[in-house]
Amino acid sequence: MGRVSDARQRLMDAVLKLIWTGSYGSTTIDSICDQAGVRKGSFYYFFKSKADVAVTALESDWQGRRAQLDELFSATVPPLERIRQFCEFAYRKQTALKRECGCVLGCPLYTLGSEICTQEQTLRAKIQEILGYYRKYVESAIRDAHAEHSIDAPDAAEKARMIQAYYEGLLTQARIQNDAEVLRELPRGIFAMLGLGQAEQLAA
Amino acid sequence: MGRVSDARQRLMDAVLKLIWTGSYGSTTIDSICDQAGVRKGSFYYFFKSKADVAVTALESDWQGRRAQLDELFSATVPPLERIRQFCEFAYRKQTALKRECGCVLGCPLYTLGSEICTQEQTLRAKIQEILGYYRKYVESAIRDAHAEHSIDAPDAAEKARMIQAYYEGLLTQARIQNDAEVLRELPRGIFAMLGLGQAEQLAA
DNA sequence: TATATTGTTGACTAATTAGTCTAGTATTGT
DNA sequence: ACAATACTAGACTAATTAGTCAACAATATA
Repeated sequence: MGRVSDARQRLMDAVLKLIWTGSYGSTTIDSICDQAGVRKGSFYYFFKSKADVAVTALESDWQGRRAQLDELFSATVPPLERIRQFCEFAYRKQTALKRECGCVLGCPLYTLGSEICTQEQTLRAKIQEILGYYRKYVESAIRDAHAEHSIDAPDAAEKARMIQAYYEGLLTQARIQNDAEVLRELPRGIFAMLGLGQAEQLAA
Repeated sequence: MGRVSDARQRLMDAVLKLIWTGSYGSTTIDSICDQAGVRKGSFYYFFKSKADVAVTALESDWQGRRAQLDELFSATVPPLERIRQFCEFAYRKQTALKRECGCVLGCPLYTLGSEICTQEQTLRAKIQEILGYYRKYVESAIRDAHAEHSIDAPDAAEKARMIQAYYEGLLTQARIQNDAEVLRELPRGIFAMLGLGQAEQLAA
């Protein structure tokens, strides 16, 4: 019973957009309200702080992406192909962003995590949690690739950490340079880390 | 002639420290002044804004590090050994930071660049410039390694970009997790990207 | 339809922030 | 010594910010 509204969702969308296109520090509660078309009183009706809305929005956003990632990393897809498609997906996404809003924005989790990690512990914990989920997809793909002898990678967890670091580093590079073309080398770099040379990459 | 003071330098030290231990957004001009023990009037005597002091400080800090990097990447050191020492250096530095101030702080250029790149163009340009210098050291080491047939890397520039992305990504990971041990895998990851397997890495 | 409940509004306070300005102090070269 | 210069102090304004509150509006359900 009672009134219904999507203001809560609009505030969550707004905070993620502002953080991503700008930064956590440059995102004020007033700017979140403006972006969402919601008054401040309503903001504090739903959330108790900027950190609160950010954590909630990250979690909600992550839940909304799971299905897509489950599909991308489906066990029915050959393991190395999963990774290739993921690279392709990242490239397309950043290219689209550049076209639509003029900026390559990189990975919001990494950008935000790096900005606030010494100051906002609950946010940091949520970001680490979600980054961990992403890593799991890669780790399992590597394990499968190793099992079918496409690569030699007995320690899938370590390889997954390496690949994530490279992936996130390159996305950040793309953001700083505002250039999505940087991401073209993503599959080559990843497959090099997996011990596949140029020739083997072409064969795959 | 006239009065002399090191307030300008203290302000530059302060802004870098605050940005590194916190973030650009959380660093206010008042906090810079407090940290430096300088009044606001003096701040505006030397600098015209936060972005101004940050750019100046980055440039000055970079100049102060050149000699050290020239030594680390000296042509008299075997090329792959240069890279190994650089990894070692990064690990030591972050470990020391963790011990001294409780936090793994990662790379200030990447953290800051990622935070402000959509908002502060002069800062972004300076950061990109300095990141480019770092990349040159790696690129030249790779070229030398290729020349002496330690590795097969005809495109040294691309390999250097890959390595930098991985390096910076891993440092950011270490910052977010507040754990320097993450950096232990740095040499392994880099040498994997250079096409050296486990066995060849041990041999080198 | 009554009403409990959910959500909205905007004015309000208090704190923080960037940036200015004037009057001053210390020091160096002459 | 004495000026010209380099730097400092700190009070001030105006804008922005986070956060509160009480009165109000819409609606689902009994």
